[in-house]
Amino acid sequence: MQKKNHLVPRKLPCQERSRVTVAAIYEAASQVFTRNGYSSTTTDLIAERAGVSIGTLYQYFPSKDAILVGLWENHFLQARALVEGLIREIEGLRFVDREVVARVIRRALQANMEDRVQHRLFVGDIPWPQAVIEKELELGRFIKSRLEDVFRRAPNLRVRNPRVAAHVAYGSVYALIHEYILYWTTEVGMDEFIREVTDMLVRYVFTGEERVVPAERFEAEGARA
Amino acid sequence: MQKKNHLVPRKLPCQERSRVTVAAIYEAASQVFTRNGYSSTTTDLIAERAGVSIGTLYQYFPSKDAILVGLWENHFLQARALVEGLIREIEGLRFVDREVVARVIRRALQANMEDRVQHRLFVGDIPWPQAVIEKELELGRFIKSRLEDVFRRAPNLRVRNPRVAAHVAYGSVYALIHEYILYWTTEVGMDEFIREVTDMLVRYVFTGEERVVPAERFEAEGARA
Amino acid sequence: MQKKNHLVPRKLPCQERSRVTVAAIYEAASQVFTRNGYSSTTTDLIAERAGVSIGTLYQYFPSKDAILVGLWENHFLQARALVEGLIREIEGLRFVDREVVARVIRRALQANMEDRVQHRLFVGDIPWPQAVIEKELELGRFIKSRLEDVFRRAPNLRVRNPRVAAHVAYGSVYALIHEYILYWTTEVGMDEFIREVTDMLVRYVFTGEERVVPAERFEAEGARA
Amino acid sequence: MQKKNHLVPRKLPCQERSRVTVAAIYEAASQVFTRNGYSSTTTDLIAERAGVSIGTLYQYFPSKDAILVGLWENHFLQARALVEGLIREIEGLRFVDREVVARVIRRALQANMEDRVQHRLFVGDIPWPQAVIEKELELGRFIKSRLEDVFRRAPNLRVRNPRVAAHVAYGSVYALIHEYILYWTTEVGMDEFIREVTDMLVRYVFTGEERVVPAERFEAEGARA
DNA sequence: AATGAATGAGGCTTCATTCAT
DNA sequence: CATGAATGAAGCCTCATTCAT
Repeated sequence: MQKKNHLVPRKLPCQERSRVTVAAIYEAASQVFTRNGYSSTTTDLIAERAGVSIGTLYQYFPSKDAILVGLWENHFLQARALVEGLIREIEGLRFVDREVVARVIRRALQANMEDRVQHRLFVGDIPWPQAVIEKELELGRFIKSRLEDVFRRAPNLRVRNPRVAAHVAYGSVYALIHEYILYWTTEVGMDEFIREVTDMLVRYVFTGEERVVPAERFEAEGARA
Repeated sequence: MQKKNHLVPRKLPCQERSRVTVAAIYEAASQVFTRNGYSSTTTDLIAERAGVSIGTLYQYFPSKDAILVGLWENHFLQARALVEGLIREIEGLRFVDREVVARVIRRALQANMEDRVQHRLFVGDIPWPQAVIEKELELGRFIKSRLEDVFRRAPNLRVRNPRVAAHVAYGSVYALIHEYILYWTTEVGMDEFIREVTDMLVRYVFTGEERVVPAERFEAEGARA
Repeated sequence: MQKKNHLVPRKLPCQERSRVTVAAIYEAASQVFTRNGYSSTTTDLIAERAGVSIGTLYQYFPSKDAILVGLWENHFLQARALVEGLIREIEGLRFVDREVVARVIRRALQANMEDRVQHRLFVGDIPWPQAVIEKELELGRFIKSRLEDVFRRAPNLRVRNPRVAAHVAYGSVYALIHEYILYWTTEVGMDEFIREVTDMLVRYVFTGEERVVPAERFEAEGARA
Repeated sequence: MQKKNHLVPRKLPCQERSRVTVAAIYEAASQVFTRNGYSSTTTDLIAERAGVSIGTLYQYFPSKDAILVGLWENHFLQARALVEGLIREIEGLRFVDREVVARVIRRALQANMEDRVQHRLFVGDIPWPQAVIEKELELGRFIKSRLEDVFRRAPNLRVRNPRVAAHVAYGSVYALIHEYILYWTTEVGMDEFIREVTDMLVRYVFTGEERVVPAERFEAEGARA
């Protein structure tokens, strides 16, 4: 077993100096985790890269896992913020067309490239703490359920089964973005990539008009008509 | 580095008894690797699960890595056989239509479900031996280049850039199949899943007619018309 | 083969505490190596004898071999210092007579008794790192070539072949000293031992006068005569 | 602890075939022991070299040590036979002079070269079974006591202390022979080597006449004189 | 707070030996 | 008798973590 609180950062850095230290540790950790994988990374190496002693590292993090969890927490917060921002934005629109889809994909891609550190990390054989897995799955479920809503309520889509389509749409885009960042960056231009993914997605879900009207607005406008 | 022959099986089992032993080790290894991930799996655990002593395990495998490589070799051979079979089959057809695509996806899905053991395994942060990485990438490249050929030569497709489209098409289907096997099996029926993926792919690459005529035949038939 | 730096001490102790630790490890190692031989000595045993944990041992030495090499390095340095001291001393003399020979043997004996630890150690079937072997041979060659010089240039010696005689003289004295220290200490008094070895050596190389005049001085004095 | 009879060959080979097998094992063992040292030699390797299975090896030898002991036993028997032969021969002589000494040294050298295999083996860090050590020491003591006798009873020698002189004489010759065989063979011719060693020994123990008359004869002849 | 020396459980691997065939 | 598969104790070494300074 593990002691309690083995996964949350040990103390909040309240002085300026400490905050710098913690940041350095996170930075170092994400570098070496990314380069070597989680299990091949030693805490000594992280400390060294961060320019602090191993003792100092353990003042802020109660375990190696805690560093990973902290890193992941950041990732999760950012990801959720992004998703929520995008959703809010879309809901403000009159309709969703090709351009909107392309924009969303571009935003997701950019966000993921910014902390490209996370990619190798949140994939793989690390025996994650269950709590982390739960949250990760929850994020996915959240996004997929929002997608499903859209698919279900927009009348001019041609998906057969909104739930499955949400899985498929989210799953492919998610995977393609990661693949792109990890392996294709040098071979394929970003604009080209986005255009193709957009093509795929749009052709998959849109009817010929290539435009989606969300349910509420559809009803509102339909009533008017 | 490592002594030579640290990755190839140490001795070929020549008695019947030992062939059983080796099989048991592979079976046990794929189970525990799958469940715990590579680095959290100990050789002791593999041996125990296989019902043999640790010494016996090391009579056939010179290292923990070698077991993984052996497992991977199987996977690679099967995967390549599958791909080559499918390609040969397709090349024998007069044209590729929705049904053909669906059939191919189903075959790939089934093949991957049969050794579902491989999934968690061949993804992740394991520091793979370089040779293995190369072969894995090669397999991917092989498949993608075949796809690209199809995209490039079939005139009635609407992909903008055959190379990118090959990446995108292969990448999504590959990822979706793995996601499905790992996470969605209980939620989503197989037929439904295949139908959706087929929809996505067909709408992505086909023109309205939803049928692809390979270049050679197209020319041949086109000439007749 | 082996990773680089598998033979050199891993980190230099920079606190006082750790210098003590390293010394304790060396001391313990030389005791148990001496008592049990190299291959029968476990690193656990060394650590226990040194009163430190196995982890501590490996903070300073990257491998079992490295401990041995470190021990040997000390031995080598001391031995060379001794030899060079003796040579310098002899070269300052007007001539070499029985007393000088006896004194040299006594000094060599004493030096070897001080770190008697080394005796069992630097004999035997340990598969030494090649570098170590080279240096050990080099030390021997160095001493023998100095001896050969003396034999060759001193005119009033009666050795037939200076090179062979150097081998023989050095070889016997070296072996006798080790034998004495290892096995005869309790049976044979030190003075008696030295007297006999001196007898042997002197009678072997000196003419009746039992005195050797080095070439330069001989010529110088001979010229005067 | 060890089971009883862990050191003696398990069964006497009574059939012709078995005798061949045992001989092959001894031959293989002495080769690999010599090349790699005792502790780096595995029983598997011995068996392989001998062309038999490991199971067969253990039918004739109850342990790895037992092989070594068996090998050593041969060595011991040969050595003692040699010594006794030489002694008997010397005792038949009227006196011992330079030629006799040279002849003895040559015989010892040749005998040791014949099974040069033994050299690396019977030196070193092997944790020998106590019984073996005892017998080895006994052989040395036996030879030395015979030498001491000679030194004590021959009146025309000039050794100060016969016991110490026996140690010194035997110790140097023994060591020189081994050194020669192991390291000097290519550099120094055998005849030259023998001449020098003889020089050393003769000058050490003989008076000017370079001839020793054994006590009995001395008395006998002295009485006559 | 920071440092880095110390800890020790536990992982991978070897190899002498046994035993079923 | 021969074979070689199986055994498991024990060795070397790593690395997450603690603690004295």
